[in-house]
Amino acid sequence: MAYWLFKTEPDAFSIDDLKHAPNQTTLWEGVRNYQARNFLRDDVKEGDLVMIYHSSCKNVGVAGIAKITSAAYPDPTQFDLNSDYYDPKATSDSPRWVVVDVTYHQHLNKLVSLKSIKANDSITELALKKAGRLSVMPVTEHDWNEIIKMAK
DNA sequence: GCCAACGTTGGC
DNA sequence: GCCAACGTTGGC
Repeated sequence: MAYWLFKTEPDAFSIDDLKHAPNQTTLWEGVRNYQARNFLRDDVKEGDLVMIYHSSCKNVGVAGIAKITSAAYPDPTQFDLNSDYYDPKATSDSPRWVVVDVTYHQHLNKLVSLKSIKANDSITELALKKAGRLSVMPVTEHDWNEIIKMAK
């Protein structure tokens, strides 16, 4: 089982929205970055755990945990003319973008802020620390456990 | 709202 | 394939 971190803007979709979604599950749609897409397509597997990270908001940081409940399949929004995520270059024969299903697991007791993650010298691998705009990134077991510890 | 970092596009 | 211009992300 692997660990991941997914970014989301809570004004658009938050950990609370996930908790209250039908079956507490959603398609993680709208990833339009190739590096992030490749992780989703090739490496994210059913049963993996995901930290839900809130970006571009008042309290930036890791807010909760979710579980992957399906491996990648084509993102339906790439074919939807009415969607912001519509991609004219994507066809059903050769879809470009994928989604995975994500199911709510739990909120952290408290939000682990980006600031505190940056200040924690034992977290060394996390891509978040090196300023990336990556919206899907792997988390090592060590860094995962460290962030869980910080939420206590 | 600003702006730095970085990804994408397109001309050559 | 290079690289300048441009667009987007995301912290502050």
